Amino acid sequence: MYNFKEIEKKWQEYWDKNETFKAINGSDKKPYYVLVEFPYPSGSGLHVGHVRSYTAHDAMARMKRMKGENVLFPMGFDAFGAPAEQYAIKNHIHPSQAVKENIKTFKGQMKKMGFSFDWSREFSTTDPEYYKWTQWQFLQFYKHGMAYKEKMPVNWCPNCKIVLSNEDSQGGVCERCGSKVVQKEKSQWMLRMSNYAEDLLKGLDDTNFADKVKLGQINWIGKSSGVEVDVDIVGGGKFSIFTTCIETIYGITFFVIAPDGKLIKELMPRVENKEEVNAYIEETLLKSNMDRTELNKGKTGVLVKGIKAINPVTKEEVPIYLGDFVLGSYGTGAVMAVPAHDQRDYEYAKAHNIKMIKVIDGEGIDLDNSAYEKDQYLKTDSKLVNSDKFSGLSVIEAKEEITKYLEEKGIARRVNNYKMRDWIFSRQRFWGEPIPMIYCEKCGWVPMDEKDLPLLLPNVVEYEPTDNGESPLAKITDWVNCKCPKCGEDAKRETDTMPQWAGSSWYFLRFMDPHNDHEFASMDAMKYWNKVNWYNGGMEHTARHLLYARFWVQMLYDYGFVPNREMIDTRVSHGMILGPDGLKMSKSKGNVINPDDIVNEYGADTLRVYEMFIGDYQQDAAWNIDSLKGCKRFLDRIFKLKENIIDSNNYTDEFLVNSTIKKVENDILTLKFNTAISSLMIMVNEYEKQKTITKADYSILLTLLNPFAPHITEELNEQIGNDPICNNTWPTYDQSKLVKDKFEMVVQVNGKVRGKIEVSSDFTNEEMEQTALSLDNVKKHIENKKIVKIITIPKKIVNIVVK
RNA sequence: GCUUCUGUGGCGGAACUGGUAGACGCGCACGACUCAAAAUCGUGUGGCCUUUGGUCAUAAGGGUUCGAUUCCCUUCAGAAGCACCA
Repeated sequence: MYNFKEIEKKWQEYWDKNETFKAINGSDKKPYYVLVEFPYPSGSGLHVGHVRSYTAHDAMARMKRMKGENVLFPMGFDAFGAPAEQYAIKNHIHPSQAVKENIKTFKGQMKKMGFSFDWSREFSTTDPEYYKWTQWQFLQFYKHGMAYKEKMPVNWCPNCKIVLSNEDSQGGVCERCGSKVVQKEKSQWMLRMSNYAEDLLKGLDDTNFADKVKLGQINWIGKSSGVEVDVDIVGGGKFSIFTTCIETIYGITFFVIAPDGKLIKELMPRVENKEEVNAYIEETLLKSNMDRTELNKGKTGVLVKGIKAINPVTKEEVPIYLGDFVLGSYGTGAVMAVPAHDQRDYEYAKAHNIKMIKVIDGEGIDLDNSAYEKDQYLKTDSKLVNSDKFSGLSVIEAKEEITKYLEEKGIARRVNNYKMRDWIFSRQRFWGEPIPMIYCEKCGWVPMDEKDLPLLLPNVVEYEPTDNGESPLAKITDWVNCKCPKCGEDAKRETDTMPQWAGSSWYFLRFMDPHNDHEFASMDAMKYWNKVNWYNGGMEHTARHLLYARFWVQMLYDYGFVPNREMIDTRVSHGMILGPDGLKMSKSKGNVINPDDIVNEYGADTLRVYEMFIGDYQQDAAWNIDSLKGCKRFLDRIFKLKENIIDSNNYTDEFLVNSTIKKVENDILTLKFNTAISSLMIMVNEYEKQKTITKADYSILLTLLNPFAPHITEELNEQIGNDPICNNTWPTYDQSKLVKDKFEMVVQVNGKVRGKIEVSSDFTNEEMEQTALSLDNVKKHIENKKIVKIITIPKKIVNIVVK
């Protein structure tokens, strides 16, 4: 119908030439920062899912600009990481080359979509000018004691000889070769994220994240409050356990300690069955996390012979077991086991023939089949039994009294534990930011001098990982060998690189001041933009990326480098675009839709409108080509509507115009793009029915549609002789025009609709009731019945209740 | 197992703080234009019935209410995240 190719190209060039979307630091206009997660520039190009979230926020950015705000809507690329590395290994192309090409493709596709990004701020996390500051920030963290190196069990593929992330070892199988993944100890850089658990929890109050996003973060942090109790070992020594159910302490019949924890190593000299115990430890370490959690829920373990612990309250001697359900990395790595009141302990006790002691009495106890657990006994007013002087107390009272008692004895303290661990910050890969640390035999780990940054990635020729799992960087000796910055002696560089999450943890700050070469972003610039007002990304990133980014910012804040403790205000997430078959798009399923094909055949505006109209933005939606054609038809009809224009500056329908302005504006700000489009369709339907449309009507229609379909609207707007929409202001609606002088009154009898009639908006309740009662069909339904009462909602409804 | 979300015509989805269920779009049917088709335009479109009306319908069942897609309880189904976290 219309030549979208020509029109779209024309306006894209116009915007480029006029720098229409440039955000100005320090402008007097109100700053507004809209951010959509920058993509990983994969070889397969832009995905229709990208188009959805970019269009949505492009619409928001365009409207905000028209409303006179200084909008920062930036775009960049997160290009470090495994896929580029894999690609390099396969094709023997340096990842920097592949990344360069992929970015070019992505950028070209984005431009063809007409997104109003401020391209003058573009960067990639792989740019030395950018990762210089990622490294610099790491050094600040190190200097504040937040980075440390420690031996950690990691996922290890014995075949590929490579360390895998949890994501790459799903199902306990190596993603690359399919071998079974095992646990291996490796020395890793760590960031003390657990120190910030409480701050990250509290900080949520200063944000406007969507509830489900906040919840995701809260769950991930996983705070639990309990008591840490010291336990004496028969014959000397002691260890601690963590519990949230101190009220059951009199019911302890054994302790379980983690096979991968430190405690068993300390106890080892006194263990009588060393062989058996060592064998079990080996076995546990060989199992991947997967085995330990999903496949093997059976309660395996061995008795540690020769060592007994003393129940801190009853002084009874109880056995110690090793069990892999106890994790070395959580709490103290040791638990008290109360089989009568904890299902997991119960199963373990059954499997190993350990006795149980009931210490809480209540209804419906059935210890032959299951434990009487916390969630059951807390609901009822169960009382303690077999608990010495605490017997007879309620569970709530006992919790407090026992804690106090143990505190006074000096053998317990109240503690909070968090599921969230410290962040494993090193990867044995070469396509990442080099960690700017140097190891010197004499001085230990020494940070690089800040003035020597960036530490550039050397030109790697051999991409394959080394046999011992070190990064390929380790093989580049002239890069590895260096002088110790402290003593000047020979030293070696760290060859691990940072994880992919590093660069994305602060990129939103760099967008505020992207070309700064003496700091990562100036305080002035950050104070001007203040916060990211809107941040959009996938739900899959709410736990990790968002938490890492907040942690990173909170550290920077504590060292005085950023103005706010939370730099992201509102976080929203989009639903996925699924394939036409309703399944997640993937090459293997062959259900991938390439946005380029759609743009070529239907134009960018149609694709944009379609993806906004497809359904609730925050919900998943399946691709439907027919529905897309409907959107094309909609744009064609608007194009055709131009033939009906009559030269007038008046609106034919004030109510329609004003209510649509209000609707579109509110809907964009609340992410209800689908209903914004539908209200515009209603408008078009109306004007088509009227056979004529005034120039004023048409101009408003084009302006309101512009955020969604910027090219065709600019073109038509120009053709009718107006100034470009992007230079205009967003229309304001007149509240007084939203009041109608008539409304359709609905009359119900006993809640069922029995009549509708158009009446004046000025009607009083009495007038409404009288009118209602006069309707024939209503009379029929109240005949011979007694009117009990009449409920009248002004300007809406009258409900007559009869008996 | 835990947490969260979702469940509305043939389909995608509307319905503001409880107030006309099915907006808008797709599909379908019929009609116009055409030699014909496509495109376009017009009309209709939840089921059933005795069809200017009635009745049943928002996963199923119950409750609160004059009135429930919306609030509460129970059950079922699907999705996502976490997963032996003491």
